Amino acid sequence: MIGPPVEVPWLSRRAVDAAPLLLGSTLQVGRRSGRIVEVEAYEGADDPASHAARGGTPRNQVMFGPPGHLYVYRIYGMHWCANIVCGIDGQPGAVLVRALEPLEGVDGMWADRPKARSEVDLCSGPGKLCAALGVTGDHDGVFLLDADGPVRLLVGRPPDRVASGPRIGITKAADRPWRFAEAANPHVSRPHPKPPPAG
DNA sequence: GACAAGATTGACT
DNA sequence: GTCAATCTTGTCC
Repeated sequence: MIGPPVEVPWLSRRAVDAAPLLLGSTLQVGRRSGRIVEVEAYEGADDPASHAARGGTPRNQVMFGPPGHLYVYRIYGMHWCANIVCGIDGQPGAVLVRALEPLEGVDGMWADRPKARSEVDLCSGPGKLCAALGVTGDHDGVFLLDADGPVRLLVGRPPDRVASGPRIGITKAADRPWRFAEAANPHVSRPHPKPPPAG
């Protein structure tokens, strides 16, 4: 799917550079929304852990398209994972949204995640937040900056303090510190990565 | 056509 | 902490 000719300069950069800038923005689906507090960067041929490492396939084609689109895939045959496509056009890249701080539509989130133990647990994981917001494969490829779109990204100010650390759940290139989270925010999916140096 | 692996979660010990 | 659930995708023959 090719999106409308809207420029998204803050996403037109390497995934590892765009990822921390997405912290603090809001992901909105219908009446449900959450503030992005944890992300991971996935790049192209130079990132063995990325779906785009071995070139384009029917599944990952959105990663090779223009920035600002949503890449949704199914993991372990059960859960959905949502990514925000970034990178310079032609160079694949995406930022996995790993955790949200619920803002609006919390009742609806509980309806779709009745087994959550607490409000913090509603969106504290990539599969959890997709279930809570209602994101599915039907949303793969949608443009996030379309005011009338089914899934929207509302750009916000990134936090002052961002913690970084290794990505979760991968076996390749597991040493790269490409996971980013808002420091001290309790809505993250796992224990906080290393905070930045004081100062 | 067959097979192994996977950017996870939830239940159980 | 350990482990099963569940099935699509990509690779190889």
